[in-house]
Amino acid sequence: MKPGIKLFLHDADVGGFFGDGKYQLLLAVREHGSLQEAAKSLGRGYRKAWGDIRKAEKALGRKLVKRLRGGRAGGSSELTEFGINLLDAWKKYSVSVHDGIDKAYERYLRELIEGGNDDR
Amino acid sequence: MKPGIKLFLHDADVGGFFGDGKYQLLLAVREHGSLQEAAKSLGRGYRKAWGDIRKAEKALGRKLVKRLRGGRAGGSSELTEFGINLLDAWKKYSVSVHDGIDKAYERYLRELIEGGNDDR
DNA sequence: TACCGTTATGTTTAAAACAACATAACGGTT
DNA sequence: AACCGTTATGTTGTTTTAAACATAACGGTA
Repeated sequence: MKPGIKLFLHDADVGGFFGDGKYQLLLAVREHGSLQEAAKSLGRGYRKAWGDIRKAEKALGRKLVKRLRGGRAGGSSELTEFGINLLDAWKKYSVSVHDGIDKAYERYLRELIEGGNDDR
Repeated sequence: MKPGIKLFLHDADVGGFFGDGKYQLLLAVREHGSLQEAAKSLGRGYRKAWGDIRKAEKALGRKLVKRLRGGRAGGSSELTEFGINLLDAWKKYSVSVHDGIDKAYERYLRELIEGGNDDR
């Protein structure tokens, strides 16, 4: 029994478009230098990963990844400056929020949910 | 462009089982005295509402609603003491968390996302 | 110029979440 | 005992979401 949470950036038109999933994906892109490899390393399909990033970029109005195709290696992907900054900011944001969640759970819910045994 | 969030109680087996949706539903039950009316007032189907509450009760191991059937009115539903307490606690929890979310967004994301215009 | 691995998309299938329909059980009231 | 409106479930259909499949475009390199 734990407090769960889904954090994401949200837009009225497109709905949620950036959350922990995309964060992990961008991390993997930064590490592997290609979207193909990044998706594979996370056990996701390339098609979905590509679409997700595209959607996020569209909603943000800015590029997250510089993508090149062709060349010896076939192509590559690397984060834009904005992508890198977003990664860093999201991490701080996420940690801060999760910390707040845990404290609030402790303060308002834990005793009632885990402690009490009325209406059993 | 806004920070979105989905808050819920989570169990490894059953997944998320209590969130804002169920909170609203319990509020409506308290107000109307019947699950049928509660569901209708929220524009949801009775079937789903009933299943949701059942699922939450199972995961929590405690009853949220006292349900009676038969009788002149056909039956009725009212919150248990635990249900009432959960309603109250969840509200405080939710407010606290949302407040934290907004502050964290302001601190870590707002400027980057709404202000910056690089990689446009 | 042929090759290779990656990006870029459309399409098709499968799975999961949700809504809709249908019916039985119940039990005070009349 | 018949009635009524609500609880209690099973079942079926629909919509949404994610996975899988298939293929073209690209462009350095050999």
